[in-house]
Amino acid sequence: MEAVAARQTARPVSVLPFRARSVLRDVSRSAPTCSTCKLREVCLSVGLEADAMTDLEEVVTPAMRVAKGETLYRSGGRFAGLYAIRLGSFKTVLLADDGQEQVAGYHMPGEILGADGIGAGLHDSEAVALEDSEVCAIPFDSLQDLARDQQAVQQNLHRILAREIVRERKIMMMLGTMSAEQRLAAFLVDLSERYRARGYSSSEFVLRMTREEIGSYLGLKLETVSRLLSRFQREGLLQVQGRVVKLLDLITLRQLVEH
Amino acid sequence: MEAVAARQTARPVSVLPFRARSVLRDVSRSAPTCSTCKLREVCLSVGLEADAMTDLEEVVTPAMRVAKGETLYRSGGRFAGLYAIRLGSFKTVLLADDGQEQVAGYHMPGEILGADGIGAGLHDSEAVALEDSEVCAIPFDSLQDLARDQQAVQQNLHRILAREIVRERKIMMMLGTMSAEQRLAAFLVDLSERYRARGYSSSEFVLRMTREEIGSYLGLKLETVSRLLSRFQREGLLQVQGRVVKLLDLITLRQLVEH
DNA sequence: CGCCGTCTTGACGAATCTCAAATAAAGTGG
DNA sequence: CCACTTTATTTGAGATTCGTCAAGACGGCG
Repeated sequence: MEAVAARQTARPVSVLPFRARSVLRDVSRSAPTCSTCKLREVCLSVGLEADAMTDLEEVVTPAMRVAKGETLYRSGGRFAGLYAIRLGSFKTVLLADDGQEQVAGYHMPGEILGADGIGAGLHDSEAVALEDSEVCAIPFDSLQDLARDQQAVQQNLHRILAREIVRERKIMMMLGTMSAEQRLAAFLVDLSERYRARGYSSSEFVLRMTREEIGSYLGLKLETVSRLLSRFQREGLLQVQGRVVKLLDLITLRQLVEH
Repeated sequence: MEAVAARQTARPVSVLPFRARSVLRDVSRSAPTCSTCKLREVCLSVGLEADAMTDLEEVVTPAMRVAKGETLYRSGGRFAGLYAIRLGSFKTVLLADDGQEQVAGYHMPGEILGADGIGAGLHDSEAVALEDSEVCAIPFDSLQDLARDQQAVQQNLHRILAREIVRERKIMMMLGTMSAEQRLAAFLVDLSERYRARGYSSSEFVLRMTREEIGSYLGLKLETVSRLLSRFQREGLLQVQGRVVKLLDLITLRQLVEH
């Protein structure tokens, strides 16, 4: 529901950043480029020498704002390039022919979106901002050129694509083998670790998505998600207050995931 | 069960093809190289100019046999390169920490295996031959070098990685949103289309895997798979005789998948 | 303050799993 | 090639998990 509503009201941003950047507010003054970006240890720019970094900066557009609910690209839309999240968070959503939707992932700063379009030249998912966010856009043609010049860029690109493959496999495993309880625990532990890796609290954070969206990602109904959160709370594993969660017993949560 | 047994008895081939090829029988005499390979329209070599093709041939090892039940690489094993399937079929299997297994895919001639290792330098899945098969091995370092020289190779490599991402998303969608009936129908339709794309019958083929393996791939128990096959047969959608299936009503099967 | 989207909780039902047993098929050693 | 063993498949009955439907509470926003 929420997703559908967002899609209808959101102004389509789509591939525009590459051609008509004015649609998005350019915040380059307040947005340093790759070499000074706080995320350079996570992003496409990991481990680049100074010269490669300079080349990369010429290719990457400055940071652009994406308002909550806006889409970065749509399913079926032309693929132009990748997006690096600088700030905020996104969900990626798969759309089946019959209109069925499924959340394919939740994405945080430093992560790269849009790789699904490389194969066919069209995106097969859409990316929607879950809060006001900022991204850098990376035209893929230029990136490929750069990857041929700079081995380090090539490696980073390959790593990013391969990591996405591995990430999705973990989800497949979750959907294919885990109970509802395990899936929710895995989801919370995963968020916790990703927040920690970014220097945020690993035990207390805000869920940027609805129960329905969590359910969509986990292959569950929103009522099931809600019931499980209540139960985890009753069992002392966590505290929930709307979208604010406080993980009280990460050890047990982790054990739940194991078997 | 079956998978476990196979893993215990199979001779580990692992990354050996790159260093000690003698472990696998070299069948290069009977195995032509890329330019004359029947699969050059599907494989890494699509659309290459003559010179790029020659370069690629120098990098790719000649075809090697993999006996039924043998593994091409293991979870946690060192990543050395990609494998192109020339003949036969493979399953890829994910292994969780607690020993849980899940089949991540079934693979046919022309498909490329092993990309999951690029990110971490270690494979996160294993590939097992479902019948006597033949693969070409492609050392990844050389491939990366070649991709920097030859834009067409670079594009093919990116396409392969991106296609794997899209393939896995389809599976996520299947596991997350479909009923058991729909999953099995989707599985059969998918096999059918892939056989057709390779010039084989799209309506009659042999399942190379057990019911349990099918169930593992679909997130179902083997009994459920068996029951559904029986039901589809009762309803006239197909005929099953052990592992031989004959699809009688692809139209209805496709409709089942839709909703 | 009141509305609308979101969340919680309960009761019930359906889909799928579990356990069990019988049958069929495949592999093995003589 | 046969007899024997093992593995794979089918089918049934009952249990369990999760989904469905429904009602009410909560909470943010105009």
